[in-house]
Amino acid sequence: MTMNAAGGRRRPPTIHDVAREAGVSRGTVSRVLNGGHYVSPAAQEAVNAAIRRTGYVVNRHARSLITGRSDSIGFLLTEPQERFFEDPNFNVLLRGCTQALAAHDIPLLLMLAGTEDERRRITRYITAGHVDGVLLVSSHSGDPVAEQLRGAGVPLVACGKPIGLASKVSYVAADDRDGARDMVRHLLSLGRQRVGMVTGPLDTPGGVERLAGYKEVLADSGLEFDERLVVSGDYSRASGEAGAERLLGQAPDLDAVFVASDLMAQGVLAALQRAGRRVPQDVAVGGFDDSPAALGAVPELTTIRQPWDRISTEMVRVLLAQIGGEDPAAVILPTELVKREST
Amino acid sequence: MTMNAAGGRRRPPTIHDVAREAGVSRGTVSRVLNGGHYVSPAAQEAVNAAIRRTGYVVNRHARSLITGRSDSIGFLLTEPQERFFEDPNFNVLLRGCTQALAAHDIPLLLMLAGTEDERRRITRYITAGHVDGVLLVSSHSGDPVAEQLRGAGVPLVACGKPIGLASKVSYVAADDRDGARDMVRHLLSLGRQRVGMVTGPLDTPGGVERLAGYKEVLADSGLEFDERLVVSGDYSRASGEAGAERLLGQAPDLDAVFVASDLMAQGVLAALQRAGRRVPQDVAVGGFDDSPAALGAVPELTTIRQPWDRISTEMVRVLLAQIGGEDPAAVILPTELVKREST
DNA sequence: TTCTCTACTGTGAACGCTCACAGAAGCATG
DNA sequence: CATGCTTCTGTGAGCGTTCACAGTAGAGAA
Repeated sequence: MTMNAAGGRRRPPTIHDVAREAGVSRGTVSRVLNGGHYVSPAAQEAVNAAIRRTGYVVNRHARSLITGRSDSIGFLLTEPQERFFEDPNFNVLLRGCTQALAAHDIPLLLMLAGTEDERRRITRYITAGHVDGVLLVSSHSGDPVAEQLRGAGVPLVACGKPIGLASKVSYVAADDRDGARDMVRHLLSLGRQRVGMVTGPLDTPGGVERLAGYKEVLADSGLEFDERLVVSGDYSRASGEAGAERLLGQAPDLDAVFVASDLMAQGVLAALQRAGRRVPQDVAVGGFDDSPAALGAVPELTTIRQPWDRISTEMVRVLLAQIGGEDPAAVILPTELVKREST
Repeated sequence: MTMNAAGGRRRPPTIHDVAREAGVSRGTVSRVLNGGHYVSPAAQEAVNAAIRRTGYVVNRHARSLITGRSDSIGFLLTEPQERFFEDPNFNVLLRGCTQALAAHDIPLLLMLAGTEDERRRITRYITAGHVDGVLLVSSHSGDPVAEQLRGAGVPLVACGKPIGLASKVSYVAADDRDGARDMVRHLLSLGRQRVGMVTGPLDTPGGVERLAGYKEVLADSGLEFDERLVVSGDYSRASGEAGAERLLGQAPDLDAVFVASDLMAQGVLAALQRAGRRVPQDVAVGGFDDSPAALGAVPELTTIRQPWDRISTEMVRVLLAQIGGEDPAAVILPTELVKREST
């Protein structure tokens, strides 16, 4: 490390300087920088030493100019901002993705499309080729953005299965149906007879699948499906609270509730408590996600863990593969039942 | 808009194509692109039409290569990941900053430095000149990152006053002390006599200032400062809960609590409720931040609003000014008392 | 007329990198 | 010895911009 890093804002060393310092040509330095194939060990060594001595860092713009890649990817969230503010799942995912990308030395551009205007602006930005690919988080199906980007040939990986899309879109998702089954089986195993459910929005795959899992287990257990036991929410805490109130009105005899997200489950807990029902003694409550919200709840929520770390690393892996020319792929990851105080 | 945008992945039009299409030179197109000074109205028009017809978008890498600017900025969060997961304030700020930057067509790179390793990696990335400036969020003082970046000459704006820094660092902050004063005055105006406080960490400016405001108002009102009425937390919900428990033990006669953050206030509410104290009848609770957590609380929190929109737009404004060569600046914004159910 | 000044325009030269190609060296094979 | 193959290296070109500079044209002043 020489002075120029700490000192004033001198012109940073270029590949040229490194080449001169190492006594080789630009080409050789470039080869070392890009994997080191077809480079003799001696040259390899000399270049690395020169890089260390000069404090050289590659100029990404010059590289991008010629490769045509930007070596950066976008994290696109097309949800209303209230959801982004409320749901810590986004933060977990965001953190996971930045970390996974950091391992490849790829920066993450945050793109929040809360309004129609922003959506347009961002779509233009992406299709202009300013990012190599996009990690998409958008729970609702029929989201035009995925279709649009796919149509423009932009590599894309969605978090959760995007439904109703013409073109093939990669996605990584937890096994929603299986997770739901686990939770409902767990509630039944506690001896509960009247298990209610607050579903997610039914135009999202998560909403549909988790409800399907609930129904399956009821059927398998020989229990009649009672539609008074099912209400639907929109993943927000407030909708969980409202849902629980409706549920208590329609089916006051319920002794358990499976809630399709931890955030809604927080709302359910609040409503139950206000109605004088003790959790878990009177009513057992199971959530879904294992988001930070599950631990923040009182009592702590029993929930279905979505493997967020693996989801984010897989999203990044699939996206990079696709940028590398591979075909779109779907990855389904297993969930896990986490027992806590609420059941 | 011609076919090439919708169709396959053709080579995108360059400034050259636009120039030919408009019947002018590259230089003229470039001038139009960069503000349009010294360009005749006719040429201006022709170029704009050509841009529209060809669907041209500037190649940012080519531009950056020559200007030396990256035209992107980093949003750096040096907090442990638990805090990022728990506190929606970060999301609000993040959203505000992306929006403010979008107005300048500048992308935001998200940098989460939870660990020491990441911190090093990110610092290297930034000092390598890959971003033009940094929006820093780091509550704790003595954070070495600010000093390091400042030393490397990187334009920097902190959210909240960074204390104990040798070099001058720009910052934007709410008027913590004044906000605290407002809240305590409000509590006293309700007739409360024994007002407790859960402070933030006392090595953060927010922690110190809000406590100072509390003390000031007590003194002004002729009330004795009672150290049993004050405990400190770390802004987390759990620390609020623990703080309230300690407070109830030390000073069971308290009839109000001023809590230095909404998240901690949520914890305080939970602890009070468990102890059988009604809010606001028995104990009034005031928060700070007006984060989304304030509305999620039961009962809804009376709090001091930090003007997050203005904070983020000011941070961006000050940062861009600094990139443009201006000196570091400090901006203090007024807070506002928001009355809700908890007082 | 001639000169100067202003408003505008075109042109070459970078910026720092990668890529394709050409060539050199070493070694085995015919 | 020539030939081919593999491994390694250097070189020129070019990626798409902006910038500095050298113009040109027209208006006004001397």
